[in-house]
Amino acid sequence: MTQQSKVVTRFAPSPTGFLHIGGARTALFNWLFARHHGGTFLLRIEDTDRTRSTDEAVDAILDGLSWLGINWDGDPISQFARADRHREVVDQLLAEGNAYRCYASPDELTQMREQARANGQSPRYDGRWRDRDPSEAPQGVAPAIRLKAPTEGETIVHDKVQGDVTFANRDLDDMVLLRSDGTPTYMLSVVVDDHDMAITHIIRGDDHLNNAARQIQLFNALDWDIPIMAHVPLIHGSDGKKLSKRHGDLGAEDYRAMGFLPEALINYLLRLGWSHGDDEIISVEQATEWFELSGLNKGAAQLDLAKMESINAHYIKAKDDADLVDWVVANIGRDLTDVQKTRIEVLMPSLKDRAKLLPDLIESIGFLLAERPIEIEEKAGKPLQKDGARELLAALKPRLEAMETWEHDAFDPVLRSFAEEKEVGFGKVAQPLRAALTGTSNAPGIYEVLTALGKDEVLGRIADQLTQA
RNA sequence: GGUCCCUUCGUCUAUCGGUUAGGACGCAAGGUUUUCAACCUUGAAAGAGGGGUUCGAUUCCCCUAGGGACCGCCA
Repeated sequence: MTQQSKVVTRFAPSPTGFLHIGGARTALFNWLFARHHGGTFLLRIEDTDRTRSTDEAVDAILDGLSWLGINWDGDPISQFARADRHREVVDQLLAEGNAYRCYASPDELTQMREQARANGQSPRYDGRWRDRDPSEAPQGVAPAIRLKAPTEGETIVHDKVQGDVTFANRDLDDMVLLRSDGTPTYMLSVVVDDHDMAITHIIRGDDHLNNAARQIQLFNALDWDIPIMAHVPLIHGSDGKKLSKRHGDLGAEDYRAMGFLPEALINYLLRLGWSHGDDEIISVEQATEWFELSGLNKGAAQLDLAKMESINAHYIKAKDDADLVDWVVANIGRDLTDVQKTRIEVLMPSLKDRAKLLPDLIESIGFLLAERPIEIEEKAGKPLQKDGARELLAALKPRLEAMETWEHDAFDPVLRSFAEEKEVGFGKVAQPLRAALTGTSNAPGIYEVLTALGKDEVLGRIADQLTQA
């Protein structure tokens, strides 16, 4: 590539499913790198496998990226739509003698592989049609086109993450460029597209590291500039093994459904395999400013849900109350009255303080929406069973009733003086009150509860407990 | 089987030859407290093993072990 050319990166998923967590991270790195350098981030849908590619998958991937805030430049490019261009390149290769027709049958090929394996060699095509005269071609057999790759010397992948990785050319066989039905293979398409799209930096999973060598051979055969490559280690599951469904290999949509905020997922994914000193909480703005390939790690990283949740908790705390209230209203699964919505708003500052995942928000307002008389959980109701607890509540009720301003800061003096007067600890008053009002052991502070429920509801819930005694 | 890659606390990581090997999550203890949390303090916790190179190795090299990727007319 030219020294001064603008950075162009790409994310190239095959649309056979959702946006995997690993794909999301690859996309993130490409996006961040392009943005950092003021370059362009392109999307290419590798849909050449017609039987496995679906429009639904394309939508799922695009939606996933959008949700994460990873925006691409221009329209996504369909690789399949470029098949003619790919074939054109093969014609050129053929004309220049850098590719040849191979008439080996599938049976022949499998036999060849088995043979090589039995001999303790790498299963590879032996190049039997490489130098044969075209006149020897069997009748009525459509040939595949293979690259006439160098057989001697070595191919070096100058990788920004892995360093220089050397492959002996004799270990690399002549790959198929065009299938016998005339369709281009992935190896061909990637190289042609990356060149045509003027990609300057290829950042992808290191499962492609081996492919990189072959692709470089193709770039060389075409006399094209080789993009700078960075092969990022794959993510491993929480069990240390290859990423699996059971251990975290979910789609962006799944994490969204679990209650993760996109900014939290981005932050987590960024730190998984990349670092900037001791920084843990990193905004997208900072990430864009800081992202360099040199910060990438060489080893594979394991997914850790607990850490992911902890980061999510951080971002929930940082989120606007109004946004969170909107989320609750949209996801609670029932219609809310205006009064209820107001109460949720009042409570939100303390609710978000203790939430790890978005649904925690809903769980912790159960008491708020409960109908009188509310159900008291056994464990949470204990303070009410204690001697004198109900009497205290009964005595407290008129004090609350007499309050003129019903707001957060007004409760403390009332409750404190009441406790002092009765010569009991503050807890003796607050605990049964909490039990009567919430019926659960997982609820915000007592002042928040009082404020959120409102005077009438509070007095009513206290009354319910008194009559039950 | 062949080729290639990787290896610091349980996990994510810092360190770019000289550090009491640091931070974060999680864990434990304590504090705060009206519950659960949150929050604060403290603690336990690591250089896979073996050889070199060097005055000095977590850091550089080699071997071993363990993990992983790829080996299709899939992508």
